[in-house]
Amino acid sequence: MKTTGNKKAVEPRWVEGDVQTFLSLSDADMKLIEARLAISRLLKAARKSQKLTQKAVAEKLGTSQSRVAKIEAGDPSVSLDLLFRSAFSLGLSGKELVEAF
Amino acid sequence: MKTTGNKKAVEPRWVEGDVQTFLSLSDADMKLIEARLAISRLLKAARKSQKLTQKAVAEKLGTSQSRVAKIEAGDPSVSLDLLFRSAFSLGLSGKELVEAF
DNA sequence: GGAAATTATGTCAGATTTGACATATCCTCA
DNA sequence: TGAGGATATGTCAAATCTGACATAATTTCC
Repeated sequence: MKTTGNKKAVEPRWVEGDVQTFLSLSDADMKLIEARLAISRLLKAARKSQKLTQKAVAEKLGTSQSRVAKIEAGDPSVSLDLLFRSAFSLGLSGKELVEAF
Repeated sequence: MKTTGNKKAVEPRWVEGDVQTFLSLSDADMKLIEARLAISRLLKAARKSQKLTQKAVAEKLGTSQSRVAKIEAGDPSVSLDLLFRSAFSLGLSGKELVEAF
């Protein structure tokens, strides 16, 4: 896929990092965003594997179904703190969370 | 260590979990608090091993020296988000962090 | 199909976290 | 001993995050 006969590679219409640049995010910021998304995916998977509804998780966690939905959606209004509390209240261990990084 | 001749074990003057109970913290809350402390220790160690001052770290991180002090002190006014951003900006990986749990 | 359950989205007031600043305390090295 | 750098503590207004609620969209069964 890489080596067609072309001398010059096609101009990329945009390059990786554009969003980061556009929003002027540091590498640390980017990593944090990725971590959040990874964790939210982990949480959704964990909930499903335990056959719980978002409502049930919300109760464990002391919050509302809608917030759990936002947690799983990677909504920016959800902090890492809340993500980790969710993870712990779902019984995830540090080891399992490492997967997200 | 378990089986001395005593019929009855000494009354513990307080049992583990008292603080938790007193403040009515969930297990998830406790784990989060422990995680925070673990990370703050890690951060302090990382900074020192890189021979940086709090001021220098503050600049990397886009904040003030005083907040870095609070980060390292495990001050409750510091969120997990900030702890992770600090860690990343010091070059620590997510894995290293989560393994500290 | 359609009712019921589940999940998603939007909004908001109150709570928490933020960087910044002032200032206090602790080091350390001459 | 003390001057200067490093670290700690307190405070505040602005920014962000929170749970709760309403309601929309989607999925699941019959």
